[in-house]
Amino acid sequence: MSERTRLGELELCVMERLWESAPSNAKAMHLAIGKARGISHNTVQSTLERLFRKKLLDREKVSHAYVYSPAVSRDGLISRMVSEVVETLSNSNEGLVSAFLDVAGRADEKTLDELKRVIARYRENIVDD
Amino acid sequence: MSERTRLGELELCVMERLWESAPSNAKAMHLAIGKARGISHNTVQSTLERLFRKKLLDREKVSHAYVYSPAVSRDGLISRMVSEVVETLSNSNEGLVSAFLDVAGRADEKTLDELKRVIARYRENIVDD
DNA sequence: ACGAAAAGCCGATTATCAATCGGTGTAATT
DNA sequence: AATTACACCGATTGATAATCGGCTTTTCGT
Repeated sequence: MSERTRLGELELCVMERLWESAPSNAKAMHLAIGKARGISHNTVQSTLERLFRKKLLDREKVSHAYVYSPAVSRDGLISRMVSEVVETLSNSNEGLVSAFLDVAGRADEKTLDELKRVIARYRENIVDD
Repeated sequence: MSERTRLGELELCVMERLWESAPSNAKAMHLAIGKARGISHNTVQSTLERLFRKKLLDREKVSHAYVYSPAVSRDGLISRMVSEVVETLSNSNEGLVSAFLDVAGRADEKTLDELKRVIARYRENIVDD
């Protein structure tokens, strides 16, 4: 428990790319994001490896090359990391509510619209006023 | 922008203590949490210093000793860190809503109760169904 | 089947940051 | 003035991300 999910800048970039277009392999990832950064194939490779060890990526051997796919969705990762923050800093989940309001309070119109829908749906289940 | 707020284990412990009983100084903090850990006064001192540089603590010189107080509330810090996660992983704030639901879905009764209240309050402002 | 190319794997290096503490200088207290 | 209590500087250790070279292994074209 309480394993902190920490992501570096390149790791995050790799995840982003794979959420957009998975599956992919080291070569393609290097072409897509490594070339522009001037980093080697190997760097991309070991980043994929690290993400796999962290269980954020799945992989499958095709011929002798690994093909990677996200093991968690973007929203899943956000949820996980938000949970970790809340659980680390708050004994109960009290803090979540205030955090939510705070963040939501600065949200844009689009988010507020989405929020309305979510709250409406939520009401049907747990709010019985 | 995008300054990641990262807290180590001892740093978090110090924050917790100060949220419970502020203000305090290095000596008292060492007594309260350092002695039990077998760490030196200096270690506590530099942790306070680091937290001050991160603007998570305020301090004031009383005689020649600093007296520290939280510069952010617990909920404020949670909000900040949740925001950072969401902003880092999500272009818009879409992810927040799903993260919220996900975490809330695993919340205990007490949190759900609080949630009902919050949502009810929120509805008055932005939900117009 | 053989050699080149492609890819994984191992290890080394650098950078950042938290944790840790010693030593030194300065300021307060008696 | 001597003692004590700090703060401040710098050094070390440990963890983790980023980086890459080089060796090994697998595949594939001819």
